[in-house]
Amino acid sequence: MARPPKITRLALQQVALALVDRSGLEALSMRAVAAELGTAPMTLYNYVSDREELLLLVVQAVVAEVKLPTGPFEHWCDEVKAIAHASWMAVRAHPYVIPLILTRRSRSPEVMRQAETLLRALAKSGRRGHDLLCAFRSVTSLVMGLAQAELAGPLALRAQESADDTIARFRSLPRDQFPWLIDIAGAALTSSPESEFHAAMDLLLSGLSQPEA
Amino acid sequence: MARPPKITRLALQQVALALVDRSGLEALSMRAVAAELGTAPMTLYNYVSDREELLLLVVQAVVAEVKLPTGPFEHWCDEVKAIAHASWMAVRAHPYVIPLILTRRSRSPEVMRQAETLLRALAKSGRRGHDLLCAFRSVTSLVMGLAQAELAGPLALRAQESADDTIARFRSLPRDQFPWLIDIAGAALTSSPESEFHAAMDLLLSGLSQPEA
DNA sequence: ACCTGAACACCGTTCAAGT
DNA sequence: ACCTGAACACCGTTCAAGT
Repeated sequence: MARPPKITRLALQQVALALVDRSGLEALSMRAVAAELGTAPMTLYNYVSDREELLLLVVQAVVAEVKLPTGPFEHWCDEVKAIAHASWMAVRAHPYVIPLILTRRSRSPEVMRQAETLLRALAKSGRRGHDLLCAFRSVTSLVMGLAQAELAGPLALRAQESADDTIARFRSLPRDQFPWLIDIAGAALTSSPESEFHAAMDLLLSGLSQPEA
Repeated sequence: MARPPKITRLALQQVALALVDRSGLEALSMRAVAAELGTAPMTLYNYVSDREELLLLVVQAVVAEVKLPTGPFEHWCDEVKAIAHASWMAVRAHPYVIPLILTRRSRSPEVMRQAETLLRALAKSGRRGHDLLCAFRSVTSLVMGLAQAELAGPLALRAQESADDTIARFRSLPRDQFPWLIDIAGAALTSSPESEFHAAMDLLLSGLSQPEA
């Protein structure tokens, strides 16, 4: 007498992601997910061999949310930037998952499709082999670094203080020791992650579109 | 009758870092560190208020290992690159700590000193305010992103396979679907983290030394 | 094929007690 | 001031048993 499965792998994935988004990484336990699904903890092991596999499911859920741009684009630079922006946005939408994404991104088939898309755009610059590899590494590292910096900075993992409080704290540093830190803390008041992403990306793209090293 | 303290905060810090370097992040528990020090678990709470504070100690130990370059430098670009390289090297020397560093770097006084040093070098480009902030974010994000990519890629968190195995797996992908992925996987065979760091950094620095956007 | 409870070996941390 | 053991509320996971 085969019973219909009580849950599905997809439900597992969605519940786990929702749990992390709501309560942070530390809240993501096998037992908590099981409770959320109304089953016994051990039931999950019918769908997932490990806690590690559950984490992978969460990462893949975020990766799947990347909406690759459709184009067409005038210059390959615009395409690279659009792809980078799409990844950045998806990752940023799930700040608590970022540490998981950074360490497990590569073990996902969908991320390989996205990588190939980015590489195709970068290859339009004429790069091949090692140069293409380095261009690829630069773009992906910058995107992930920016996403991470946003999480680690004002937001932090469990900071009590607001972003404005953090900036205020920086600005009240001894002026003779930290003049430039105080300068950018002031600039941060009227800045936004979006504007910083574009500025950083444009700096790199400017280097990428230079003819030679 | 005041007894001499059985351990010190410094010993705690060193033992914790050594433990993570040896056995990974998951092995870093209050109980394991206490055992390593030959004391009861609760003893640690005389030196640290929290597990979180222990993690912070580990991060600060790595941050303290950054050897800022002394100069002098011909161009500010060289100085920026040398500072970035110093951070990258220190972080890379402790791969298991990277997730901790990424999320807790900002809560360390020493890192502010290092940030100010980088900012001073970047300011020699003439940038101020928002432009300086974005230049700073670009460099630090790229450095941390590159360090993370190295950990997450071939090495992975607990990958069974070697870096060469990973590259071999990439190269045996369907050639019609992943031509560029296969191309850079081939290039990765003769590449090194060091050469990729320099190439990526040079791309960004090339953009940073452009006169205008 | 899928679900479950009991049990085991771990956690971080509180508390009350020791010196 | 510093150390400690017992206890509590959690973990992931194995195993044996149920349907």
